[in-house]
Amino acid sequence: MEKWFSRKNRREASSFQTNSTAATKSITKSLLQNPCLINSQSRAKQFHAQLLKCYSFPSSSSSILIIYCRLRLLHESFRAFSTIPSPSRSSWSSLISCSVASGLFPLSLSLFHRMRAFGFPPNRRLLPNVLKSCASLRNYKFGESLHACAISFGLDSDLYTTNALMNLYCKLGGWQKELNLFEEMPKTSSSMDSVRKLFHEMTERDVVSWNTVIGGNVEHGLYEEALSMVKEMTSAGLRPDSFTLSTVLPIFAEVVNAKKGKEIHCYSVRSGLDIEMFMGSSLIDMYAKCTMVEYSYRVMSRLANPDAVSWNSIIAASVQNGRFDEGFRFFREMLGLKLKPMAVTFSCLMPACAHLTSLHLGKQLHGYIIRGGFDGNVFVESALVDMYAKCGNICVARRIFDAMPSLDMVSWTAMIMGYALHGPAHEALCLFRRMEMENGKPNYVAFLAVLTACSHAKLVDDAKNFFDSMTKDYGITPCLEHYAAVADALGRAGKLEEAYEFISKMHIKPTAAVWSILLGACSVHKNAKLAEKAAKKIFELEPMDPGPHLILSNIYSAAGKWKDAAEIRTIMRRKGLKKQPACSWIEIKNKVHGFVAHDTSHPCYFKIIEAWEALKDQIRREGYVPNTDDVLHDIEEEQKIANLCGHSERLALVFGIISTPPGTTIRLTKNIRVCVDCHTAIKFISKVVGREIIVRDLNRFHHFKDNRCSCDDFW
DNA sequence: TTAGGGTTAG
Repeated sequence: MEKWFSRKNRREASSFQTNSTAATKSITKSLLQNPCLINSQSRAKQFHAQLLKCYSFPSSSSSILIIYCRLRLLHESFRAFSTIPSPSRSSWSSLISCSVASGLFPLSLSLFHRMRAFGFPPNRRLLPNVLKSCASLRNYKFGESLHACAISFGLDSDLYTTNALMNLYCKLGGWQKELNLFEEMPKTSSSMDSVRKLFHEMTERDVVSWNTVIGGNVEHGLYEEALSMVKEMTSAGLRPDSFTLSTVLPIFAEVVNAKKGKEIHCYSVRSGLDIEMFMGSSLIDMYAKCTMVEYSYRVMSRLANPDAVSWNSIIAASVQNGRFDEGFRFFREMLGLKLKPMAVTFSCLMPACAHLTSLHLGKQLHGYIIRGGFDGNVFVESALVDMYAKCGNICVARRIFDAMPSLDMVSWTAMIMGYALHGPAHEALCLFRRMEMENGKPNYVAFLAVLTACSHAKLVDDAKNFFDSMTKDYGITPCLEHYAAVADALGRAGKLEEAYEFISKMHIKPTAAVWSILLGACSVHKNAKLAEKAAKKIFELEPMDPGPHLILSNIYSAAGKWKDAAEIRTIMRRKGLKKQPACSWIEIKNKVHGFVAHDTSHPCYFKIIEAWEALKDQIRREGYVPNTDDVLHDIEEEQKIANLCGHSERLALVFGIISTPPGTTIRLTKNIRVCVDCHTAIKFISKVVGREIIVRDLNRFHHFKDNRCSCDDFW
């Protein structure tokens, strides 16, 4: 019988379709010799029951243990293991491998200790597994002791063990780097030296050995070395596989080199590796990081069965490239395929809500997050903090931040930037100092956040101190944005000459955006002379931008220099420059309503005008005097402002007031800065309608309440 | 024994 099914049909045998005890015994005996035939949980359990019927259990328990371990049924494996009176090294080894495969790394290490206490030496099958646990747990000390153990048992020349040792050193190098928060690690860190030494001493190397060292180099930022190793590997007669390619593709994503990335893509097509799942998501990510998201979409469309990572990659690719609608479309498609979203899915998608200022969408995703139990994930929670802050709900952002079990640099920065945008600068500064104490070395984004807070609050001395500390204490070279924030602080504080000096002495060439900060400050502080100097620099760098032309023209008008203002307008006409339309939007009953300046297309336009007329009378009685300084050049527009409510933020605001119940907080967004007159008008409106009004503009949030604004000294 | 996707800014 045994010979019969071995020869004829092994699969049939594993279904136990016989009632004969003798036959059952025979089949069972053969299955014990071929445990790979039992390939499902139910089959394993069925077999286990047969085994108990036919044999005295202890003698066969090692075999069922192997079957359960192979199927990664940890609970059943432990039960089987506990019935073995004297487990062999092989039984220990199976259980340890099963724990590692199940991701229970601490358990695997404790089992290894217990096995060693019984006097069993490690073998070439076991050690790579234990080394993997060490790498995952970042247990450097134990990893080193395992290396010594490998040497003492003569396993240091074993290919699998050496590959695992190299992997351990590659991973632990990164961890040591994290520990040395205040010290810059040398480019070729000691961990990579150990890896190189091991690699060079190897008598036999396989593709895994090469891939491991290439991956280590990539992890340590040694991109040139990684790429030259790929060439060396080919010269040594080994063909790069999908592991090699998906290891090096992130290099081209990082350095934004789509040309080289495409070469890898072509190679993968020629080698038939492009259909591999890991390759697909690496390619999607590489193209997205190189801002070639259309290629990401093409790669995705060619994947036969995209897995969860592919979906997350394409969602991330869309959101990172500002394709928010596509991001949500892929998310819905993913849900439609009954694929469960993961923590990564939400941390990819949440920034779309923040960018769209869509509190409604953000809250919906927050609901998913809570139901899915992802609210303990630091990436997801940081994205939530950022979303609530960007959507105008700084209090909820803070509540989530305070409840976070662990904080990383990004969570601190998101919260600090939230305060920087909303106004309470002292909160931002306070958090930054707490972060320095609790989290260690701030990065350049964290400095940008705290400098933004200083600039909005005109804290010139603090801005200068943080700026100096960045280089002096943390060795971070300031970039354009840091300079811009300090220049902004000086400009807002009216220290225009100092701002000009500061920009002129920058160690990198100031861009038009930096000079525009000074021009904006000159406009506020009515300094036409310096404005001319700043505008000249801008016109050299970006001659076709209408914005600076308009600002300079307005500065001239305000100073009574009508001839100069007219000349600028003539230049604009000659260059064909037109004012970019301002746009504001507001979310009412889960629908976004957009308004451009002088927009008459909204179905409620006449209701809006009627309501504005009534409001205008009320705020005038409260003391509002229209200020049209910034539109003197445009008579037609001035008339519109006087007679209607031409500015987009006013249209959106009045629509919000007439569409929501009294007392409701109104949140709206504008694509450029709120104009001076609207800012004043909204303050009065907040009082007469008794509402809190939150306006997000290009630079920051404005909280209006009872005729006051959070940035009252802003202008 | 090796590989892919994530949050802050721009």
